[in-house]
Amino acid sequence: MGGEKNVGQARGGKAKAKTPRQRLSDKEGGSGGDAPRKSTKPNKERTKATAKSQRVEKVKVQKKVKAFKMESVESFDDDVRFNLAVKEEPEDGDFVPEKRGKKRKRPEDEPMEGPSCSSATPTLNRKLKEKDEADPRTENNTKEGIKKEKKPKKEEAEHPVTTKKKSKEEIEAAKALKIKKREEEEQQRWRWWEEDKYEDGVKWKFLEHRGPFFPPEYQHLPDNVNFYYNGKVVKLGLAAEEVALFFAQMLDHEYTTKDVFRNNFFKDWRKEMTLEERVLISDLNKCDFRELHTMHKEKVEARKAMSKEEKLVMKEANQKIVEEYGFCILDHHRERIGNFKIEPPGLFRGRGEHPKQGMLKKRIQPEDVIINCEKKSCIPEPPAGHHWKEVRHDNTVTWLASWTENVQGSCKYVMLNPSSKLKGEKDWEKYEVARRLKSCVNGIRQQYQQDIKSKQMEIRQRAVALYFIDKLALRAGNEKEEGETADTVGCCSLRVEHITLHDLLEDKECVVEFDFLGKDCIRYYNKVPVTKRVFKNLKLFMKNKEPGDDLFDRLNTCLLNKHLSSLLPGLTAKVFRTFNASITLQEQLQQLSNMTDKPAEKLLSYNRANRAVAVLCNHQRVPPKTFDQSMANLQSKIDGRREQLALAKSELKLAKKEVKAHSSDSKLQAVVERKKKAVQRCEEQLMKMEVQATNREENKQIALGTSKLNYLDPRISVAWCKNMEVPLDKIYNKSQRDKFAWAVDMTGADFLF
DNA sequence: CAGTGGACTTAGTAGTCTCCAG
DNA sequence: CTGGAGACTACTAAGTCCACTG
Repeated sequence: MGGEKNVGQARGGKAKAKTPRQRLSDKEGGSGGDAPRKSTKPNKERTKATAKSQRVEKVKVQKKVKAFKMESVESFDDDVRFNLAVKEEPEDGDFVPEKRGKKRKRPEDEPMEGPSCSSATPTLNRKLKEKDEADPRTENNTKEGIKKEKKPKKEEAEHPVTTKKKSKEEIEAAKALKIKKREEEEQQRWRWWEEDKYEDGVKWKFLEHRGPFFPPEYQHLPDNVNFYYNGKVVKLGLAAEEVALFFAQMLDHEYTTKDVFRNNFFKDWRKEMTLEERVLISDLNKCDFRELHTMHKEKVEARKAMSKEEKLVMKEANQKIVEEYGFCILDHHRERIGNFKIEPPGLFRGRGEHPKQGMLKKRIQPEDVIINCEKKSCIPEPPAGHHWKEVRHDNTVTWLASWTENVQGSCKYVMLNPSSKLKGEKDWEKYEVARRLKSCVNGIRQQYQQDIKSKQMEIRQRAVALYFIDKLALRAGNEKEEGETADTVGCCSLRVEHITLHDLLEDKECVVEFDFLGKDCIRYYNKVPVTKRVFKNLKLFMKNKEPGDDLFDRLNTCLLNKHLSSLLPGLTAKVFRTFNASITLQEQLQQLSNMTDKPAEKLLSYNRANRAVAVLCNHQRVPPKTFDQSMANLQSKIDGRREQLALAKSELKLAKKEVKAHSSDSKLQAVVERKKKAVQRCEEQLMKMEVQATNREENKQIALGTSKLNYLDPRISVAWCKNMEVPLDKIYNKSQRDKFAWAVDMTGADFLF
């Protein structure tokens, strides 16, 4: 069923159906992305066929290139005197400034506790217990912020007699408690950044955990809920029924109308059926899931309508699971696990035109799961009647459990929370590499400018690609297996059809128009003026190629990264994104913010700087469903204020007239003052709302979170907060502060990226 | 030495929670 | 007190990069 179709869908399909997201970005751009891909070859064979033919063609091209070079190399010569001694530049030395200061002795050097499973409680539980006793607020270790703040309110509710004054006191007390808690938490925090690093490759010396948490087993539908085939009730077996419910739950979603999705689903669903079911059910269009769908909707409604008490019970039950499964012991410290729950079964929802959308994501059994932990730790127990696929003791990796997912055949891992040492250390390292790049980026830039003139095609292509990666913060662009994923590209995998060259566009010379789908099928659309040399080279790279051919046919990420790491150890394509993002933030903050600004203005500047980075990195989002509505609401509010303002103004005028008439009346004078103030207030409020409106409009399609979390060196933000006397929690919420604890702790006002 | 897959980072969405204006 | 809007979290897909393999 339809399998063949899907293959075609992979690339060709892109032009047809558009995701809401694509549609969203269409309006800003030209029509370039919509042009159907005119590949001359059937898609499936394309990669390999073209790869080969390209190689043959390369020889041809090379010859042409040579000819081209002969005539054009001179015209490329440039003013810049290139400094080729990039590699020798020794500045990396300065860039390990905050070397771990005091070098505490790490507790791991002490003898490790032996296995204790057999005796009484497992070590993990015991340790957690100890912690609990020592720490009166553990109960909210996970939902800290929320619970903490909620608590005082709850208490308030319990004593409704309290007067206004008393509640004020209580609020004060709650505040004090909060501060105390925060301090305590701070004290308890593992300051791993003050410790020595382990030898190469070793990630931990002790690791103990409870294993992953499995979702509940499927329960049969109630008798009164029926599935119909061809108008007749059909009682499905457990397996087929479960999968049917997955589909029924999604009936409201656009997904279920797409052919690819439906075909994939139906094919996989039939595999779950018994023989009779399979014989009977041969056409998805004859299936009626409406009763299942209704039941599901009712369940969702019921959950929403639950009383406060019921919700609390649910919450506590969840909390218990988190307490039990959500933490591990890593080198004597209790660390939070990021994703301790096994992904429940369901229908695969890829992004964009994914050829595998709708396929069944199977239920993971303990028999599929590999456990990783310390040999001497208490090995997690598999659920009753089950066993693990394997128990491993590999301390060169950071995962606690892993399994292979059936749709794409890739590995899934249980790993630690971003606030953990393992993640934090890696993050810190990432920014240090980016800072090292800062110190030699000029040399590298000069070199690739030089390389653009190289006689070797691969070097030229590499140079132009690097130019894009550096200037536009494009992703590296690994090759992908065709038909396995949606058709998206990055820098190295750009195809001829993704760029359009304009000798002159909107008064600018040498403009390259990019239009392609990047990671997550987010459209990248940009018109960029480039140097003459880059422009000429692009023309050359595109010569004699089909729209579907690779732009950089001699280049891949592997080659590029090999070259980069020869310039600076640890340098890869993605470092440029990190570096450019962070340096942009720092520069923007410097430009936009002033010490004399009001707090709100400072925050606005920060958000603007953040936004500049998000735009650079092309971090988009779908505007909230309610966006237009809420915008309209705000607008009507603004209009209302305007009217109010006009009214206030005319009243002021009137009052002034009165004063003129009876000049000495002090009462009237006071009225004028009052009216004046009213006008002022009105004006201020109006302005505030207008700022809010522009701010919201500017943020409509831009997601700030991704860059904040992954690209901006937190030390820049911490230093800025210190300089500007802005409280850190205006910038970072609780989990962000936890993630960046290392930066918060080590950064002074004088930090420079 | 290309191809593959493992390990880890980066990504947007959906759902839930909180807060504040009316 | 309510509902709307925004903040925050959980989830999991989709990238990058590297080391291993045959």
